[in-house]
Amino acid sequence: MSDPDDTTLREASVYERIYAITGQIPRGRLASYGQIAAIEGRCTPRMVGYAMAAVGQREVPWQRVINSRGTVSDRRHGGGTNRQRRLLESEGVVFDRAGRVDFHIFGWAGPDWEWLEVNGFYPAPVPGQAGRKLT
DNA sequence: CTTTTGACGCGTA
DNA sequence: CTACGCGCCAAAA
Repeated sequence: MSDPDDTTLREASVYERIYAITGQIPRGRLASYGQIAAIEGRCTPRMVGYAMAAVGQREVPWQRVINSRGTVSDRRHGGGTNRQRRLLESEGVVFDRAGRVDFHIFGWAGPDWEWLEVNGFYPAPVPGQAGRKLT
């Protein structure tokens, strides 16, 4: 039942939906795998990790997705984590001595209301900002 | 069709 | 704080 007038990403593949959401993260802000998954609505945080590992040459700001502990996740096959951290630091993200970032400062509040509505997604809570009042 | 391949999160000890 | 265990599953080959 695919409606040709449906311009949302409802019928898109899970990975494409994940990439679309990730593409909304602004420079210098961060989202967790779980946060993206919650917005996507039907996948698990782990799926988001799988999708990030498969971005390839797509123009997606994959570096802005980190784990819920606020650290850059390790790869199965060596390096890459260091490159991710450098990319983030070049966007202004600050890591503490333990290599962690503060979601209260750099956390992304999620796509704006209209984007979610137009693309057929649903709002989701933000790590470290649960109950944060919307302004 | 089957097999392989991975950048998570949370609870518990 | 660390170290497990365990559920999670779409894509590409």
